[in-house]
Amino acid sequence: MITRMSSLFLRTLREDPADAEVPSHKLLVRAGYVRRVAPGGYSWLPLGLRVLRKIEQVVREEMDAMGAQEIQLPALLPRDPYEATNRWTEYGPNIFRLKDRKGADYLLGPTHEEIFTLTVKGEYTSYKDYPVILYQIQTKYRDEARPRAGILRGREFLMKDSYSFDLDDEGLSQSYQKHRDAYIKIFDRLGLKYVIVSAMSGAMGGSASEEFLAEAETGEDTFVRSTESGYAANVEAVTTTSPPARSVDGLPDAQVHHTPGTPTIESLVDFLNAANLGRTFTAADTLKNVMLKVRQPGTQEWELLAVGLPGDREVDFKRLEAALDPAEVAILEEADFAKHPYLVKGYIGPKALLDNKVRYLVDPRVVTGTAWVTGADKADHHVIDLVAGRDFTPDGTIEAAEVREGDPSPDGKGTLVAARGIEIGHIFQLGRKYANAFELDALGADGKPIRITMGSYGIGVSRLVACIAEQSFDEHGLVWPRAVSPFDVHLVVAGGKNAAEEIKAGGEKLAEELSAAGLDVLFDDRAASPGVKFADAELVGVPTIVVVGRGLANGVVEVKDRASGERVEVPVDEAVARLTEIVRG
RNA sequence: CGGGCUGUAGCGCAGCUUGGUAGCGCAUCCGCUUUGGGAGCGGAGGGUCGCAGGUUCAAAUCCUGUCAGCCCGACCA
Repeated sequence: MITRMSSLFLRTLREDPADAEVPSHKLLVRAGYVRRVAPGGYSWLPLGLRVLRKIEQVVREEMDAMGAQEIQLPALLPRDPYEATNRWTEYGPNIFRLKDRKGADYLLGPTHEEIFTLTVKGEYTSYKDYPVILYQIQTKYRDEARPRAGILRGREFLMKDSYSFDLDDEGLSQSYQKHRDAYIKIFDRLGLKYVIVSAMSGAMGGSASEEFLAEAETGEDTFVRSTESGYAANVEAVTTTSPPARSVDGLPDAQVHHTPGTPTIESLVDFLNAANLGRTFTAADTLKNVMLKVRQPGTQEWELLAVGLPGDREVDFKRLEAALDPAEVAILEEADFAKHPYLVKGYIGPKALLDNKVRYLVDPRVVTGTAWVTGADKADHHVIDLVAGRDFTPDGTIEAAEVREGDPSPDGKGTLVAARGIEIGHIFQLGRKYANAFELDALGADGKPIRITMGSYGIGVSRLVACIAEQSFDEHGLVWPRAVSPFDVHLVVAGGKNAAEEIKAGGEKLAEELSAAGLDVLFDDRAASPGVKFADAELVGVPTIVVVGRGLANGVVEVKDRASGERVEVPVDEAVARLTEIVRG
């Protein structure tokens, strides 16, 4: 097929759009792939739509290959099913809601667990029907508080969502594994650099959940990976390695010291090191106790919680929240301190906490036999050599401390480094939440109903366009992997003045031949100057650029690899064979 | 929701302090020249200056209000 640039609906821009920050956004707009219509809403122009469709097709092929069946649900949905699962309320302002002429409530689907569940319930009744996996590739709507970065986070986006329905947990984990394998094939085919990280299972508890993150500096998600093993995890899901517990025998006794004016870790360490105690202290030798309050969902009561962690670590609020999920957490306010006089701000120690039955959780590094400098529950006093397991016994451990580069990897191999990523896929064992809500049962062989268990699995199809761009560009423009490029070759006619007609004719002929050989050709037959055409070709990012120009007089055309910049001259009569070989790999 | 910034031609911007005929670059159109790295010269079209109200003889410019957008954060996946 030949697409002529002289008539292609395309206008490239020489300058970056003012509202774009990230490379993919700038380039997709500049190269004429997408245009903004509303915040978080983009039109796909011919080039962009071709890339989107290619990605969609890769996803579809792998989903079909694993035995999933494609269906299509409406994006416009009635309120009732979402009321049944309480998500009409739980989703809050993130859902687009609207009313029909009769005043009935509707929503634009942000995800479709409810309707898929009802769809299966409507058709299947016997255990013989299961298992089944259904999917759709469909536009989703979420009223994001802040859409950003072009199509990376929009309010309307294309998503592949699939749902598995199984009779038992064993089946569910097989369906989950099938998806995991299919996702790996999909993202590999798309040429993405990505990691699979374990994600927090959240309120559902215990269910397996993993995220696929495309590596990108501009990503919104922070994850860590090991320098030596394949370990990778969301920061929220990283577990801290505990040192081995030690014997408390022979450790020096705890001693209370007068430490005036030392309410912060820094001032405390400075004071101790100036006090000639015969050793030096660092912030890591101190145990700081952060006061929080926790509220269980559905209750009004706040419960006190103290978290003890090494003084050189800050609390990572996201990790803290994830660790306490689904409970709500807040920092203790002045008024709360006032209510509990035994809490001496700046000098809180384990003793007062435990004596007053305050729940006390510590960082996993605080193991039996470790000695700490910590508050003595009296203004201007600290205790030195307070030994865990001897002088105090916490109620448990908690993952609340920040994760830092250089921390040991939880699998014991290597250390952790931080990286940024963009979520491109999420696989999740839902369990029976939705099946329970809609009473989705299969009639078993014994005549008794079997409650179905489900999984849900998403891929951000439109987001992938931006992710791939984000991983593959240079100073001149986009550089598409072959699997998603809008065209196989970009054929540029760069005529010299004396041979214009001959070169034009040569270009036309080559375009026809390439097309006849089954390649998709983007043919730059415009009257523009060569510089403009070369610059546009590089901006557009088709992986192979063919130039028909002055070399034609000697019977050669130039074939340029967009990614490496390498150019080779190829005899015209071998061009079709060579290019077919390059494109087909 | 909090903080910062911005609304002037299709795109990118100047003009606003100090009120007086709406500007520049890119893009577009016409002509001539040019033709392997975003060409040159000459000409042309295109703007309710976000919106509303106010001050003034006169408002893109000053005042009040309002709407919208972008970035950072919070939130979400």
